[in-house]
Amino acid sequence: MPLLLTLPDGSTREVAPGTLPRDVVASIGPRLLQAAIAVTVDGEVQDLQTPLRKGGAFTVITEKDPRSLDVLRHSGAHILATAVRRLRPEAKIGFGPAIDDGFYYDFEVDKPFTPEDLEAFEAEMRKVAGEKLPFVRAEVNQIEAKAVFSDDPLKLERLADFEGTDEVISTYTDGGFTDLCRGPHVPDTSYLKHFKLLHTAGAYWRGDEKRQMLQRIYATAFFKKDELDAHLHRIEEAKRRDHRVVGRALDLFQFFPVSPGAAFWTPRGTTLYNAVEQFVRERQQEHFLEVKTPLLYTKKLWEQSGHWGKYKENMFLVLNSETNEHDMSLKPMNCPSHHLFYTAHKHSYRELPIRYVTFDVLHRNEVSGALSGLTRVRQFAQDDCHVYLREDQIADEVKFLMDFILGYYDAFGLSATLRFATRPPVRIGSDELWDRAEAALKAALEATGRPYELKPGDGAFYGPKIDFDVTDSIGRQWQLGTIQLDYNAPERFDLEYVGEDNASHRPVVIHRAVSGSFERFLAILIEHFAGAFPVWLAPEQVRVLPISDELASVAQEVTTRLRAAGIRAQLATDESLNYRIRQAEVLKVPYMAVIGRREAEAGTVAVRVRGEGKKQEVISVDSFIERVRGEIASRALTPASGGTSA
RNA sequence: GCCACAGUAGCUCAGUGGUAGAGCACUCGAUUCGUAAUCGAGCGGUCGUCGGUUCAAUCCCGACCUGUGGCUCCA
Repeated sequence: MPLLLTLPDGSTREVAPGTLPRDVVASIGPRLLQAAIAVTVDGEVQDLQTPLRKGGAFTVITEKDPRSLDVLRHSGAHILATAVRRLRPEAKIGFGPAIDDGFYYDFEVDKPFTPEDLEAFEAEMRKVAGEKLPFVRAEVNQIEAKAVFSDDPLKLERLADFEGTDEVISTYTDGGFTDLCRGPHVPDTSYLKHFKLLHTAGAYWRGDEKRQMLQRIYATAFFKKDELDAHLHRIEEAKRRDHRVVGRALDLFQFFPVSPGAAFWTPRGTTLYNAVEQFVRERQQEHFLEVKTPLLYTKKLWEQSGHWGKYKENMFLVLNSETNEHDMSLKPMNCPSHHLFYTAHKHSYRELPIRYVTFDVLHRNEVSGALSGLTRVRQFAQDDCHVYLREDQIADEVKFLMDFILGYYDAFGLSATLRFATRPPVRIGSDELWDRAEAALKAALEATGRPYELKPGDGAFYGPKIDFDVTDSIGRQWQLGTIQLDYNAPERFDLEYVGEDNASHRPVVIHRAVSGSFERFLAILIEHFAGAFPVWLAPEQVRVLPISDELASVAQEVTTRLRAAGIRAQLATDESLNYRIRQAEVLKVPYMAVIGRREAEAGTVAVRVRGEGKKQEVISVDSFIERVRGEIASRALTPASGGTSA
C-alpha cells in the first residue's frame, strides 16, 4: 500500500512506505532540501532520515518555522554529549532534551564539572560541529540496544521501559557517539553554529530525589547569531532588572540571616508595599468584607481542614513546652479562619455570595534550597479571599472574580494567560465531588468566552482551579492569581446556608488570590518596571532641587506644599546640582523639581522627568501639583518607564 | 532536603601561606554651583561562624550558617 502525501499547495505524492523524507523533499527541489531542517507528516515533526510510515499532510520545516529550533537544540544536546564523551569518556549519559530557551544534558560523573570544563566542552563542540558529522539513525531491537548501551546504566534503565511495548527503538550516531534517541535531528553537526554553554546544575536522575544526583549542563542555541546575541542580551537584561539587585540599589528591602526567607521592608519599600495594598483595598471595598484573624492555631483546626495530613511538612509547628508536643502551628493559609467566621452565624441563601478577604501574614516552611529573593519566601502576605456561594452562583461569581483579577493586572500594564488545572494525584474528597467541581468550574470558565490552556493534574489538593499567568515587560511568565473551587471545605467545616425551601444546604467555597503573595508580586513589579515605578507606586515621587543654598527656603516651601498635597516629596540640598540630579536618577525618582532664581521669582519649578534628561518644562508650582496629583489619583502608568537606561 | 558555586569595609569588588586594598557611601573642611558624580582629608574590616593542618591561615582542609544557580518542558 503506497502512502499518500499531501503537499501544502494541495498536490499529492504517492510513495512507498519506508521512503525517506529526504528523498521526497529532494524531489520537490534541491534548494528546498538544502533549507530543510525537518518535515511534518500529519502534523508530527520528524527528521529527514526517519522512514515514512504513514501518509497525510506533508510540510517541510525550515529555519523559519519555530519548531525547527527544537530540532536544532536537541541535536545540540547530542553534540554536547559527543564533546563531553571525547574529553571525559567515563561520563555516563542521562537525558538531553530541548527545553524552552535551549537545551541541557545530564551526565553521571565522579567529579562534577567546573567552569573550565564547560569552556573545554564548548570548544570541543565547535570542533564536532566543524567536522560536519552526519546524524545517522538506526532502528534496533532490545537485544541490540542493550549491547550498544551496555556501559550506560541510565540508558539501560530507560530502555527497560520499552520492554514488552511495540515502541520503535532508535539510536542516533554522530561520529563516535551513539545515543538512544527518538529524534528528530538535523542532518549533520554543522547545523549547530550559534550556541553557548550557560551553567551547570545538579539534577536528580529522573527528577526523583531518592535517585542519584547527575550533573546537568544548560546551554542554548539558535540558527542566527543575532538571535543568540538577543537571547544573551535578554539574560543580561533580566539580571539588570533582578529585584534583588534593584531592591538593594533602590533601598526597598533586605534579608538578614537571622530570619531566612522573610523580608525586612525598608521605609521606601514599605511605602511601595502599602501603595499596592491600598490599591487592592480600594478595589475590594465595595464587594468584599475585610477581616483580621490570628496567626497561631491549635492542631485541631488543621486536622479539621486537612492541612495536618496533607500540608504538615510545610507548616511551622509550635512546641508546647509543658507537654513537649507540637500542638499549634502558624497559619500557612487563611481558609480555615475564614470558614470559622462563616460558621459563626446562620446564613440565608439571600446573603450569598459572602466574600471574606485578609491581608494577614502567612508562614510556610519552604525547604532551604527553594528560597530565592522575594519570589520564594517563608513569610508573606496574600490578598486572600474566600467566597461562600450557592452552586447556582458559580458561573456569575467566576466571571466577577475574573474581571476583578484581570482589571487589577491591567492597572500595572501586565497581561494574563488563563490556565485550568484539574485534580492532582494527591487529594482529598471523593471522585464524584471532583467531577462536579471540575465540571462547574469549566462551565464557568467557558461561559466567560476567554481562551484558556489546560493543566491536567495541577489542581489544589482540595479542588480544581483557574490560574492566572502574567507576562511581564520582558516576556517572562509568572503564576499569580488563582480561582480555586472547593467542595471539600464545606463538608469538613460543615458549612451551611438556609435555602428558599427553608432547608439546610451546602455552600461552595471559592479561594481567590490576585497578587499571589505580595512579596512575590512586588518582586515582579520591581522587575517589570526595572525599578522605574509609575508615580503612584514610586516610594519618592518628587525630589526638589534648589540650584543654590540661597534658594533653600523657597525649595523647602515648595516641598512642604507638595507634601501637603499628598505627594511624597523630598528636598535635596547637599553637594552639587549635578550630583543631586544623578542621585535622583539612580533612585529612579519620577520627577525632579528644579528651582533656580528664575523659578523662585516666578513661582514655578523646572520639571525634569526621570530618564528624559534635559527635556525639562517650566510650570507653576500649582499646575505641577495638579499634574502629579492627577497621575497619582488615576494611577497612571507615567512617567513612562525610562527603565531601559543603564 | 540534595548537587555545584559563592561569602573580604554599609555597597560593588581587587588581593596574598607571613594578620589586607580600591571606588562609592559615611564624617569633617573648602566650594554655592542651571540639569547624571566639585576638590581634599578622615573614619571604617577578628577577611561568614566554629574547628583542624601549619612556626604562621583571610588564603589549605572539614563542619555549620547564609546566599546564588538548579533538581524529567520523559530516550
